[in-house]
Amino acid sequence: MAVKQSIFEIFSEENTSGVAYRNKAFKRAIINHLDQTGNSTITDLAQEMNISVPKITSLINELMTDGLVQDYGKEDSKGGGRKANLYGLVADSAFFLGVDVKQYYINIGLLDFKKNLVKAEMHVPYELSNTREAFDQLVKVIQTFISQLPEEHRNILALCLNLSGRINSENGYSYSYFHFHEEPLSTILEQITGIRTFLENDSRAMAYGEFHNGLVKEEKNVLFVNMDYGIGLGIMIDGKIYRGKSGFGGEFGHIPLFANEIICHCGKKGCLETEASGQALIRLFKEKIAQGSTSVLVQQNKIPDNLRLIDIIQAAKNEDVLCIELIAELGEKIGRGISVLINIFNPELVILGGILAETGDYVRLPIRSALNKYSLSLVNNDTQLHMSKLQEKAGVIGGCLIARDKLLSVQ
Amino acid sequence: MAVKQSIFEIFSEENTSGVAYRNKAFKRAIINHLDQTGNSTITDLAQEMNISVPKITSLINELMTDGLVQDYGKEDSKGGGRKANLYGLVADSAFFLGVDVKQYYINIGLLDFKKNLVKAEMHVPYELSNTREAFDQLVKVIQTFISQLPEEHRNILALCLNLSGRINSENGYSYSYFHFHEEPLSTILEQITGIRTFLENDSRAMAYGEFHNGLVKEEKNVLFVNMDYGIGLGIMIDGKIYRGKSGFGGEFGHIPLFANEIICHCGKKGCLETEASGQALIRLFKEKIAQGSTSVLVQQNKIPDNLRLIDIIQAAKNEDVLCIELIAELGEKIGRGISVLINIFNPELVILGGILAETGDYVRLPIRSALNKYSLSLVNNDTQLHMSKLQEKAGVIGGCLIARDKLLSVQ
DNA sequence: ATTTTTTAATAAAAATATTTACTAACTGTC
DNA sequence: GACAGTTAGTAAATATTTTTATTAAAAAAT
Repeated sequence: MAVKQSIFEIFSEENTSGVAYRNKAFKRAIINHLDQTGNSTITDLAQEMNISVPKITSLINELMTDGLVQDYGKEDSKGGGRKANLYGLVADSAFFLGVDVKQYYINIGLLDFKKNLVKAEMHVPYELSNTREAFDQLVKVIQTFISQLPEEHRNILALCLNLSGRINSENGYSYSYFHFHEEPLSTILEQITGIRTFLENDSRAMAYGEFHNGLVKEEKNVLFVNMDYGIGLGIMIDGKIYRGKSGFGGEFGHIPLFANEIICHCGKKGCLETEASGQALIRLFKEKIAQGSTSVLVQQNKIPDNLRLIDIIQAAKNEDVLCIELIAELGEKIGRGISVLINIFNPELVILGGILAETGDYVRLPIRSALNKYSLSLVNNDTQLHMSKLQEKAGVIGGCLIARDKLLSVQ
Repeated sequence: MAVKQSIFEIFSEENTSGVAYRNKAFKRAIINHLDQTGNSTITDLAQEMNISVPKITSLINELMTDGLVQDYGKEDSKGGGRKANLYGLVADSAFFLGVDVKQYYINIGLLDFKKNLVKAEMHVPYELSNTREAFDQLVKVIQTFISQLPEEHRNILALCLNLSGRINSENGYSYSYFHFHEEPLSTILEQITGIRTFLENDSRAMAYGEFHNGLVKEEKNVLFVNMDYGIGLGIMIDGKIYRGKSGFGGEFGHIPLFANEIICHCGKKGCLETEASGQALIRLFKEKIAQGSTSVLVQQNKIPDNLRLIDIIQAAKNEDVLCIELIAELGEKIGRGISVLINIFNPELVILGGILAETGDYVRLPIRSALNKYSLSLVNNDTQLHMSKLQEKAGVIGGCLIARDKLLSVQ
């Protein structure tokens, strides 16, 4: 595969200095520019990048022989003058894989070089646990997905695995899951799949997906709240993922916001997660039922020990009063947590995502009113609050984009 | 002044393109490099910057005729071979002014091009209020300071004014103080003083000072907690000041952490500042006295209506038990607030600064123990907690550095 | 003390990039 | 429909930058 070779040559920083080095940097910058502003003319590129037209021309020509860039024909008329050729990325020249592992299923998808989601398989059944069997099962899911791809979609340059918990995406170690080897998990997966592998925390990957392919337009400072069994936070600062010193940043679920006596699974008391997470929701629901409250779920005999979050969400969507009430309470509490974030970050946009976001206004309105109540109105007025646009696909797309952008050294 | 002319030419981005533009960028990069890693040889610069030796040579020569760079003689021996010349910045080639406005005094100082604090006047008496008189008074303080400088220190390229409250340092507007004109405050000051002027929030300026001239070595993600009458927060992310969308980021004092009924001056209830600020300290002290507690301050008849924070701090330093106790309680509460920050940011370093930091261990130890109690131990263990090294000079130095770095387009 | 090794600085040659000038291609107006 | 006005693309000339080779200077080894 000549194309694949060339691409790696461009994106590796080894064995080059001087002119060759600079040309590679220029090519990456061109790819980036085409990526972000769409197809461009040579004149545009020259102006934007402060390089002369002939130089850009020769770089573009090289990128075309590499198969990464393509001539998309003449520009639309925009006043007088000769029409310029538009150059843009070639969608099919490279692909990236995103693997989003949830508690009870996996979402997996493929992105092309132009950030189109080529294929996605959602809710592949899977049970996440920290065992070798679960890891083998995960590998099998990935391999099956790849094997079912048509030949022309198999030029996969990189993949990203999203896991919850402690992830150090710089060195590729996962501490909460699958930490069986000396080597980083990313290396292990790389050896098995033969594909360059990156790791990322699930909430951060979702934030990245929403940031680059969702509803974010101009904003640079964005918070993504992942409302699932736990409460995750993805922080985008200046257009980049914020990870903190060791990748533990965004432990929003464990800020001490309540004066309760519930021991969180992290060992502390008063964590946000003890009152305002999917887990807490299930606990509170069971408590209410025990106290004699009624719900559709009781009537349907759907309250076994392993009652799932999705059941409560479904019930709420079917107008079950108890579930709706509990979700509103949850929203109020999460809202108080988000107020803290808004005061500290003064973000342009807060995105509500995760499976609980599928309850729509049931959770959004209580959050909104809590924000008014608890955060500085000045700062609050500055901040937009939106529901995730990509919804359950955010993780997959985010993973693909992280794989892509890490390879292109954008991230 | 030939020097001044040249410097501005380098730092303005106007009227240039192509080669000239790139050379300016190169020169700035060289200045930056010399600034951060100290005096360097031409070979070093060439390698670091991926430019050829002759090119660096000619750029350095130009910078020397500009008066910004100087030949510092031969390098120390480091193995065999010919000794290389060391080139470095010229300290006296340019100066920057930092004006740090506090509630009851102003700190003002001058930094040279090599970041040495040439002169500083601390605690110039002043009463901050949002009036034209107070602004005129401020201008007078600045002008007096400048007029007392020796001739060779008057090449001031820029100044930065630190104010508390809402500051948009991008457009130079101050909303909390001196918002009398249509034009941004920075423009007004620029017209009066004839010096390029920048504005910054006081806590952010202190954070910047500590970051670049204090105890920060390698860390890139650092939080600075400014404990004064209010509680401020300076956030350094990836080595840069984080300001948020409109410059309101870091409103740490107003996160809703308490379930009390005290109305904060921001209008909300339960703000951190209502329980854990200098203001709160004074309130609590007066309450205790009213309840019959005793203190050195009472005996000394020092409790008028305008009891100041500095009195309580002094009393604590003189072993006044009540003041020490109250400061410990304050520390515990601030610690709970900082726990939130640590969980969210996973910072490498948290610096305690502001006037209350002068109480040393009296405030540090309760904070430390609160961190252990309230933040995830995993994340907490990752974080160093230190007292400010620059102490009361942090604001002045930070202001000077901001002026310098904004002008050099580093910030 | 002389030679060898190592590194810096400089000069000249080669490679590379930018300007400038020119031609091509298009729009709109008289 | 010719012509003026614009903008794109290309070729040649000019300018700049990098390479390579050479010389200079210092430390280590003989």
